[in-house]
Amino acid sequence: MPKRKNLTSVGTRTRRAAASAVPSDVVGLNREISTRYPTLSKRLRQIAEFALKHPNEIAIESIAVIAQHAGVQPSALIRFAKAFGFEGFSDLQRIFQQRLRESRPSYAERIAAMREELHGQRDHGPQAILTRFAEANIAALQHLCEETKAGDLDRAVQILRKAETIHLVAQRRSFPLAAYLYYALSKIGRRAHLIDAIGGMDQEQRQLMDPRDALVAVTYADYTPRVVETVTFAAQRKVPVVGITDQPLSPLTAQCDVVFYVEDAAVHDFRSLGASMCLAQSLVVALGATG
Amino acid sequence: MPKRKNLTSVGTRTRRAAASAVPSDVVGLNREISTRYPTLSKRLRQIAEFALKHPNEIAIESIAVIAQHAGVQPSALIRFAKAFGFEGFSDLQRIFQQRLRESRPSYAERIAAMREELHGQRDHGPQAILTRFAEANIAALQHLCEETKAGDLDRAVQILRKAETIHLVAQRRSFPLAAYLYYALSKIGRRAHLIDAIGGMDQEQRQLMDPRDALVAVTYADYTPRVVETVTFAAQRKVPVVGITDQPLSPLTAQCDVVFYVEDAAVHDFRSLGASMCLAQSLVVALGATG
DNA sequence: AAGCAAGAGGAATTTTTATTCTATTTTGCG
DNA sequence: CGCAAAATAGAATAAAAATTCCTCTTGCTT
Repeated sequence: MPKRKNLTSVGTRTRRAAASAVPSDVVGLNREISTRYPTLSKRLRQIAEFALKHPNEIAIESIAVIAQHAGVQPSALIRFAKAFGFEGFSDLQRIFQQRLRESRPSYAERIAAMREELHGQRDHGPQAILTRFAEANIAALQHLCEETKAGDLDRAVQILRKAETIHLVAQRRSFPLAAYLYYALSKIGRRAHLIDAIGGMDQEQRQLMDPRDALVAVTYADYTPRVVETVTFAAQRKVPVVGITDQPLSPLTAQCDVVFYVEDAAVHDFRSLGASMCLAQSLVVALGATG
Repeated sequence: MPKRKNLTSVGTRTRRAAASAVPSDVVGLNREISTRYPTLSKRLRQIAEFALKHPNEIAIESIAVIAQHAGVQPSALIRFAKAFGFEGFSDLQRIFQQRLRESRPSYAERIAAMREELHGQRDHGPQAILTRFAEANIAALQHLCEETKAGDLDRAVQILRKAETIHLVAQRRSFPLAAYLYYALSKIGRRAHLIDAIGGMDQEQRQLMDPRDALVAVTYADYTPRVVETVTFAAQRKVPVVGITDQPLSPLTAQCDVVFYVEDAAVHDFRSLGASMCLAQSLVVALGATG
């Protein structure tokens, strides 16, 4: 093989090598793949995607197995490797293998190490903070599932389904939720109206609410007055209100037709929006699926 | 090979199988190796030590390379494998490979596994949707923790710490993230500027960026042009950029000083923002804690 | 629309790799 | 100390895998 291979492949290699060096680690290779992705042919793109998504598979399996999994011919994989300046697929594969050889700890060991790190509490590095937030969010999501009653969800969806326009109000920390709801509701074809108080015009924006509409209001301690006022205004006008807040003593409790209590994750006094987002999204998708 | 191998190896296998089952994972295999170590012959002990010490090598390399590294003959490795009840060395190798493949289960596979789990309830009601979203979000958060590199987080925090003003850009689905960052950064006392494109004035808003500042940009497929343009503009002006996007093929990859790849949870084509939010929040808190 | 170049598929070929076999050495035991 | 049984090394062989090469397709240009 060496004799013939050299004869045929040298041309290809040289052409590539002139453009840039052959990557020698996965990071560099991934960058190279990403960069050149737009210039690749259809089949090679398919392989590029697969490689970025399943690096382990590339490292471990044989060319035939990878080809089958990626839905391409074995020869296509070799063309791919050569396109990136390698002698053959095996050369490219070595790059991926190297990554695995270096990555010692197994998944379980890694998680254990993370907890170790966290329980020391001494580490305040970004990675530790991220892990902590993630864990807190996971707990919050589980809590959300357990606490949220199916009946409340059904009623909320029903209110939203009947609404001609869905008005949205949330301020400060919760504002991202209203923004997300606005986007998502519009995407499923519902008329949404974001009371964003832009230019201080929330009083005017409120006026657009009609009993045939609905309002979704989100507010957490310490209950932005503007939002509470909007809810009160809606309730007086007989506009159905779906509330999302943090606890039963919230001023929303009394005035809403349906209220959800969400305990979002908190670290260092910073409350997350993960669980709230999850609830909001579920409402929209449920609405989209049924109505 | 099959004909002869069966004839000769069956005896060996049977003998072993009677004592205990052939291990099917690395943990079990390691235990078995440790247990039987004292009863092994000299050369097989040598291999046992090597296997316990370099599992990755066993998984990846060819029999010849391993033999050389361990200082034994290739055939000794095969005898070793057979001594533990395997058909040949390749069988044993598969066990070690499995560990590497599973060490980082890909995000997609995990989601698939969850769907399996949830398929008990073919319910499409809001409650089922909520559960599904929550599960998907949990998986996304786990994935986030695993894939995010400490170095990237450190560098991102450093960039933000040095910045006089932190500019924020995100549109459409990602906009809630920018809104959240604006709130959170302001709360920890950092000067933040939200490029919200209000009144179509994003071109003017961009002009405020200075090399002493920093830009945080968020965009997911299909990569809102306005956001990408803003990033390009910032890169040209030498403004440090921290990017949050969904995959290496994103147009952000090339132009950012640090990029995070977040695979948010998705159900019914609706992508969540839970993982992205978690990352954003972690960055802010890390920034608040250190700088 | 026709011809051409680049790309893709798949069988054929070569190389690499795993496994077996046998001659030789080592080890344990009487 | 010598004999038998087990273990080992290394060449020989068989299997599997990677790679090449030729044909057919696709997309693009003139």
